[in-house]
Amino acid sequence: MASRTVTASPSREASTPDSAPTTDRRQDILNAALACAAEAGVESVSIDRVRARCGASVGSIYHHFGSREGIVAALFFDIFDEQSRHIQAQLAQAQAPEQGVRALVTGYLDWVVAQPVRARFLFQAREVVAGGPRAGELAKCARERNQALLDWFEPHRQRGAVLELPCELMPSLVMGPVQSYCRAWLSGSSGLPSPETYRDELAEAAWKSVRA
Amino acid sequence: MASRTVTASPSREASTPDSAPTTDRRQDILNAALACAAEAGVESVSIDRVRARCGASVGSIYHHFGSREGIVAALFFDIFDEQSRHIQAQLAQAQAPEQGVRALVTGYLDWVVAQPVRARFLFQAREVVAGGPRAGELAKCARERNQALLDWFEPHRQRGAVLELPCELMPSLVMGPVQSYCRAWLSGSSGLPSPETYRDELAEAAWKSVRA
Amino acid sequence: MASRTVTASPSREASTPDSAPTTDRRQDILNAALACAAEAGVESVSIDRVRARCGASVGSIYHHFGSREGIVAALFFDIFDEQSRHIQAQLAQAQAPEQGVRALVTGYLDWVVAQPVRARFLFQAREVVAGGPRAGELAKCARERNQALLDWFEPHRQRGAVLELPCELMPSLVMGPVQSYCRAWLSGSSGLPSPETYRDELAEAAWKSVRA
Amino acid sequence: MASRTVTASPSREASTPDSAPTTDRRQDILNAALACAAEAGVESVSIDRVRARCGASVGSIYHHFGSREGIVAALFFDIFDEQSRHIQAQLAQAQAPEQGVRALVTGYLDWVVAQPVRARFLFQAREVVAGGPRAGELAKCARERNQALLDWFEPHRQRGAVLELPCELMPSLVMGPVQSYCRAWLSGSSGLPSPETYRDELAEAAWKSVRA
DNA sequence: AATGAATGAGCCTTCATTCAT
DNA sequence: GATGAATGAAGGCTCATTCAT
Repeated sequence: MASRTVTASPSREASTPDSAPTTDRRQDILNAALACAAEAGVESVSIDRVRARCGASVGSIYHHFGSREGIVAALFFDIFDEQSRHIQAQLAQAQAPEQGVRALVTGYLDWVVAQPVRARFLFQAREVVAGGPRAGELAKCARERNQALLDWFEPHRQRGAVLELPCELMPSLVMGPVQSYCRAWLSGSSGLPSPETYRDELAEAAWKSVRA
Repeated sequence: MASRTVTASPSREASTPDSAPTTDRRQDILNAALACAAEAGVESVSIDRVRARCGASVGSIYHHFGSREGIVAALFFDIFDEQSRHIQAQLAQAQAPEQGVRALVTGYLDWVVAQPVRARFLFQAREVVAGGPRAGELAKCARERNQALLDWFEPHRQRGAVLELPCELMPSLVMGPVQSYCRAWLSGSSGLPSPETYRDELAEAAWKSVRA
Repeated sequence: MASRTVTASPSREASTPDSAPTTDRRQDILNAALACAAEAGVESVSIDRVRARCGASVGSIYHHFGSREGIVAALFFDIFDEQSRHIQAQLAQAQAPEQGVRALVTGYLDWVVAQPVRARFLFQAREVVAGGPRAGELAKCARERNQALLDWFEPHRQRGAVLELPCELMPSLVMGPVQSYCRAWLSGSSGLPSPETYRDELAEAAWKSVRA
Repeated sequence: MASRTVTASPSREASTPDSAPTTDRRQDILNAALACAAEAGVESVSIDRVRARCGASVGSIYHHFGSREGIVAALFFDIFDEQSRHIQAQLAQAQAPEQGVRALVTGYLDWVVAQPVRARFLFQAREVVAGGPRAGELAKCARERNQALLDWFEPHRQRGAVLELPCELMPSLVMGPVQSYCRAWLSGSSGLPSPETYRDELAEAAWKSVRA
C-alpha cells in the first residue's frame, strides 16, 4: 500500500523557481527521512539510515537539522503546513455552512488519499514532535488551524445555521470521523476500502452532527 | 474481572488482600512497564528501565515475557480487554438504538477519564503491537469488538431505526468524535477540558450522525 | 620512563585470597584503562580502546562501571586509597615530628618512584574526577587524608615542637615541594633526575618550613 | 604589556577605547576559548563551542589559529608570558635573597588571586600544550623562567646567603607550596580560603626551606 | 523461578578539518 | 579576511537478548 513516490514538498519547489539544480541537501535529507518512516515507522528514522539513503554525511545532517528529532520535526511541520493549506484552500471556496463542513471533510480526505505516505507520517510523528523541544510550536500551529476553522463558521453560527457548540468540540465533531477512518485505512492492517469510497457518507455525517 | 487489572497506582496491592501474596512478579513487571510508558512513551519501555523500576532481574523478565515486545503486548491486551469489557457492559444495558450509541460513547469516555494512564498507553502501544508478532491477534480482537457493536445494532438497523450505513463506517462515525477528543485531551498539551465536560454533546453528535 | 607493569591494585588481591582464577572482568577493565592512560593520557581512556585492550565487550564495561567516567573514577579511588595507605603506614612508624614530616615526604616520594604509572594517573585523573558525579566522594577522601596527617601532628604542635600553622596550610607546606617535583618528573618532558636523587633534600626542606 | 591581554570579563573592550575598533576577531576567539575553558575545562574548548560563543565562523577561526590546538596554545602562551612578566617584575624590585623569595611567592600568589580564571587555565592547559606540537616551545619557556630565577639567586648563593641546593630543586622548593595551595584553591571544591589569607606564611615557609 | 554477567549491534552526537565562494 | 556547507572518524551510551548458575 502507499506506493506514492516520496518527493519534496511541492510548496518548496514553488518558492525557489529561479535557477540552479535545486538539489538541496536539506531536501534530500527530508525525503530520505520520509522514505524511512514510510518503510518502517518514525522510530526507524535514524541518522545512519537517512545517511545511507540520501548520501549525505552525518555532519551534513547535523549541520542542517541539529538532531535526529530536528529532522522529524522539520518534516512534520513541512507536511502539516502543506495539509493545512490544502484544507484551507478547499474551505475558502465554500459559501454555505454545509459546504464548509463538506469542504473540510473531503478536503482532508482527498489530501490523505493523494498523499498517503505523508498522511501516515503526520499521524506517526505528531506524538514525537509533541514530546520534543518544538512542542510549543506544534501547539501553536494546531491552534491556528482550529481557529481558522472556527472563524469561518462564526458568522454562520451567529445566524443560527450551525449548532452553538463549544469551540473546543468543533474539530473533533467535524474531523473526528474522517480522521478515525483515514487513520485505520492508513494503518494498512484493517483491510478497509479507500476513504474515497465513503466520501459522501463521511461528509454527510459530519454535517449532521453540527447542523442546527 | 477484578483480578489481573494492571494499575499504575501502587494502591492496588492493598485493595486485593484476599489470598496469598498476589504480588506477582509478572504483575510487578507489567506495572513497571506501564509506569515507564506513562512517563516517557512506549518506546521508553526497555528491559533495563523496567528492571530498575520493579527490581526484577533481566532473566526473570525474559522468563515471564520472552521479549521486550512481549511485555508491551501483554500489557496492551490486558488493557484492551478491560476497556472492551467496560464498553460492552454499558452497551448491554441499553435498549433503544439511541441508548446504544450513547452507551458506547459515554462508556468509552468514562473509562478514559477513569483510566487516563491506561487509555494513553492503548493509543501509544497499538501501533507497536500492530507491527509485531501478535498483529494478527490484535486484528482479531479489534474485529470482534466491532462485530459486537454491529451485532447489537443489526436488529435496529433492519427496523430502520438507524441509517443503513456500510458496517466499515460505523465505528468511525460512532466512536470517531469521542476518540478524537479523548486523544487530544490525553496528549496533555492541548489544554482541553476533561471529556466529561462534553459528555452529552459527544454522545448527541454521534447519535445524530447515524440515526435514520 | 615508567616501565612499570600495569597490574591490579595489590590490596584487591589480598582481600579475595580464597580460590578461583580471580580473573575478574572488572579488574581486567581497570588494568586496560590504566594502560591507556599511561600511553596517551586520561582523555584517551575510551570505551573502545579499553575494550580493544582487555577483550571485554562494551556491554560488560557498562555493566561494571556505568559510564566512561565510572572507569576513571573507580581506578582513581583504587589508586588514591592505595597511596594513602602507603603513606599512612610510613607515618605510623614515626615518633618525633621531624620523623613524621620525613615519613610523609619520603613515603610519598618512594611510592611515586615505585608506581610512576599510577602516580601519573592520579595527577591526571584528579581533575576529571573532581568535575564528575563523584566529586563529593573525592573531597571526602582528600579531607580524611589531610585530617589523618593533622591528627598525627596535633600532640607535637601542642607541645610546641611544630609551628602553629593553620591546618589548611599544612598539606601544602609539607607535601607541596615533593609533589611539585614529582609532578614535573612524571611529566617526562622536564628531563629531571629521579626524585630519589633528592630524597633527603626534599624531606629536609619540608621539615624546615614547619618546625618550630 | 596592557595590549593583548585576554580577559574573561567583557569589560575589557570598554577599557581600551584608544584607537580604532580593537575588537580583533583574533582576540574575540581567544576570549571565547578562555570562557569555554573556565566553564567546563580545556577539553571543552572546541571549534564549535568557540564559534557559538564569539560569533566567528569556522573558517575564520582556522584562518587565525590553524587548528583547535592552535587556539589553546596561543592562549596558553599569552597567559604564561603575562604571568612570567608579572613575577619577574616583582623579583626585579627585590634586593636581599629573602626579599627575592618572598617576591616570587607573593608575586605568583597575587597574580593568581587577581586572575583566577587565567591561572586555572594555565594549570589545565599545560598538559595539553606539553603533548602537542608546541611542546618544545613550552619547555623552552619554562626553562627560561627557571633560569631567570636561578640567575637572580646565583650571586646570593655564592655568598652563602642561600643553601647550595641543586638548581633542579629550587623551583619546587620555592614555588611548590604556594602552587600547591593555589591549585587546590582554584579547584574550588576544597573550600579553602583565598591564598591572600596565608600570603605571609607561604612566603615565610618558602624562605625557610632555602635559606642558608 | 530467578539471577546477573556478558555480548555486540546500533544509535545519537561531537569533533576537527577542508574547501568553494 | 570571512563564511558556512560538507565530510567522516570517533566517542559514549542503550538495547534486546543469551546463558551458566
